[in-house]
Amino acid sequence: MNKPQNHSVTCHACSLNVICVPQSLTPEEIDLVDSKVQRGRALQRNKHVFEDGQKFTSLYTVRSGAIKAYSVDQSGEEQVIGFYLPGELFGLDAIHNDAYVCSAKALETSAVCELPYTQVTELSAKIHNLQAHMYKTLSKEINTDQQFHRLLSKKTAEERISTFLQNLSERYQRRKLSPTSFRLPMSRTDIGNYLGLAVETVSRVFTRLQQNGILKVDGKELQILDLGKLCDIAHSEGCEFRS
Amino acid sequence: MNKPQNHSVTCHACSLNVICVPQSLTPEEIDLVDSKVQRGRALQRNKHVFEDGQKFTSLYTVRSGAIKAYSVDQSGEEQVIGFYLPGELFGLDAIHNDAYVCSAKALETSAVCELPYTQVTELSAKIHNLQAHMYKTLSKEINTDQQFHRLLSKKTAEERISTFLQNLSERYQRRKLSPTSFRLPMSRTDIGNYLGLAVETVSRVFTRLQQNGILKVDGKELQILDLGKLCDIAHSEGCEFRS
DNA sequence: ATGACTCATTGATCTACATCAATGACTTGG
DNA sequence: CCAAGTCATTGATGTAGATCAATGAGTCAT
Repeated sequence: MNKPQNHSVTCHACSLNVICVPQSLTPEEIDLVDSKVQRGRALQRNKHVFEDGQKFTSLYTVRSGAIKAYSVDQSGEEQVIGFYLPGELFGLDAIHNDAYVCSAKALETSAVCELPYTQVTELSAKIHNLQAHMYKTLSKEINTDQQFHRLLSKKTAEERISTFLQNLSERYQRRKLSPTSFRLPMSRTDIGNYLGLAVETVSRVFTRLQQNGILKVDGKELQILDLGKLCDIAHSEGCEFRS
Repeated sequence: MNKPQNHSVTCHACSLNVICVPQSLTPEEIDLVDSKVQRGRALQRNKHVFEDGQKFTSLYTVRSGAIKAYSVDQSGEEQVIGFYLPGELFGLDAIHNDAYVCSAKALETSAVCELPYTQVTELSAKIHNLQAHMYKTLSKEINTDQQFHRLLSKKTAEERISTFLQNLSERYQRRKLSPTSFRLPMSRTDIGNYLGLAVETVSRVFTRLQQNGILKVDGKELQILDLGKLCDIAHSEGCEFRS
């Protein structure tokens, strides 16, 4: 639908290569993968990378911006499945199927790299490092989902939101961005939906964390003033607020 | 620790081969895999297949019985991650790590087959069907976890338990066992923990579903009297109880 | 068999968060 | 640049399910 635009940035030159797929590969292996990547598909806000039910063809990595994955059940209720930031791979949940099992849309102007899945399987049979990377990435995703299971089944609203923010902070840090000052690409509604909370609860927890001097929130602009405390709450270690 | 006991049942002869790993392989490919499988490690109730933190070496499939995966956080709180029945593969969440990230114990007398992970990677580079099977299995697990995300974040106690029982029913059916009459291998506490509910709630929902003529419960022995209604509740389609 | 478990059930009460409602701020497209 | 959205915040009220408590049933080692 969009023809691939060549921004003439190879994986070699890409600033994300230390956290994206190439992290596990040798320079020669990167060349092989590189030649199969459809690069730089640009997306306006709210445009879809793929939609639920569409034929599964490719995995994607985020080049810039932010992507939201979600699905809609029979009663029309949306469930936010996850958020993807630059360097992160998504579409993995569709591999077992002929069609995508969720939709992925841009939360802001974004660009994604497309990896045709047939190329992934062919290359990964040849390139041991790529197969190992794929297995690890898939496994890591399972592990993350399982930790999320605990979050949803045991944690309070305050703990969930703290965990969420701590996680975002870590992901920004991996990209050499400030871990304590960033812009939330998603709405409060999306956050609430993702964390199994009502929007109002998200709002209230934000103001409470602000009152306690842990955050500074201005719309989508966020500053973490006390990351230590935030982590304390996130892990719900007795939660005694000892500084 | 346990020396592999040869029950002289190869994958070829195993009654589970239609739902286990071999389902995707040709007879010759099965031979290759078969030669690497440590078979028939037997386990008493409450014995561990592996424990959290132990060095990761192998994936496992259930041969007989039932396995519970769980982890324990710093505060000692247990989180049940999943239940595995004969033919199902587990340990996948540890692939990305050097050590297992959760513990797996037998809920009743069980036996498991062990697949050393180095063999899995080596063979799957050679056997295209095996690689495809692994990718699909990992992807399917991610997808299942995401559906679970919706269960925990949106569904009521009644919906959660109905979904859980419907899912068990399907898994028994795949093994050619009765989908409407089976024994629950896990305790009410485990069910509650897994579904993010208190034990008492599980108990109450069971009796309510029984009063509505949907279930017949006698301890761990379960009969589903009205699978249609159970599925209706599980999917929470307006929940109008139209028969 | 018998005491000491753990497990399941049922009832009474409490609470964290949802829901309902209203308002102001921000965004956007015509 | 203005009208019509959407989004965020705050307050008031309601409720599903947690927690507390008590009892009986099943299991097991001796």
